[in-house]
Amino acid sequence: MKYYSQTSSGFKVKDFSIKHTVESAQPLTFYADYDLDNGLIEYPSGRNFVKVAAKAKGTRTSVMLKSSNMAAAKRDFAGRFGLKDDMDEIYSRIDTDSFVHEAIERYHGMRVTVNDPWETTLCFIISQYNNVKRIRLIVKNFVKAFGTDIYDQNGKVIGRSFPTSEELMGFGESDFRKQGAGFRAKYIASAAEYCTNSLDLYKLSAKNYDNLKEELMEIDGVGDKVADCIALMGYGSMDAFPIDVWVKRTLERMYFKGRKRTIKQLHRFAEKRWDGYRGYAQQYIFHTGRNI
DNA sequence: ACCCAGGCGGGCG
DNA sequence: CGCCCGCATGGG
Repeated sequence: MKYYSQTSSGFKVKDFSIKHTVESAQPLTFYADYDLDNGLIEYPSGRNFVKVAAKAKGTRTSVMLKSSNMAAAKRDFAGRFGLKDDMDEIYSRIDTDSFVHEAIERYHGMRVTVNDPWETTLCFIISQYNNVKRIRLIVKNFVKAFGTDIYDQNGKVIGRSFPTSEELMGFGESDFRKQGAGFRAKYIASAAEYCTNSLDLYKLSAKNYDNLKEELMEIDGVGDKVADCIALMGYGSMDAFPIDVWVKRTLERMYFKGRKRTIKQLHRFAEKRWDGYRGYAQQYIFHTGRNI
């Protein structure tokens, strides 16, 4: 085992709020082991572990990273938190009405995160018919039970990896139930096998949204909504517009006078209205809807 | 106690 | 295609 010493590196980002981003419940991987009030977050990235200390100053955030592999940590952080996204452009494109406008002001700097595809798949299989608090708890349990330790240069444990699909194949449905997965345990067992032996998630691309979604829906436990979540938060496909109970309710309330609409009708509505950056629109709607 | 949560698969008409 | 059901579990 080769150990690397941890180094630190700092930088500033415009129009970036790590607080809104993490609180918006999209990187479910931040399994509650963070201290957001003090801007402290830490998470595994493969076999690397990234510690983040962030300070907000107006619409700017200064970020300090600490990791054993700084190059990988910077790459991962920038990728995960959508730091390349042109927020001026995005805001101007999704700012179609007063509701979205206020959401943008309220959660200024919230990014759409792009996480590891398998990690996203597992998190959102767990998310179905569940609430955010419990999802994070179950994900945390999975990391603790099925992940592996990550060490610093002195052999001291600094964190734990997110379990790969292959690693999960060493366990079964009953093990997943013990970690709180409930009826989703059978989906997880099936998905772990499928994503290890039949579908290489790392060869899929966000370029063709329809094809990506079709492939993802072949996974047991992944339907229309979860596939959209994976497409958006695992691949960064801005064509995806996941409609969960919150988004559905909020759209009906804000755009249809509270009248019920089908998921299909809402998809059609969003497709035209926020074409190009649907994923971003969805995240602002979701986060606002949960906090009205 | 009752209701709900970032839904899905399966069965039915 | 649409509709309806069961599903595990913990928190409000």
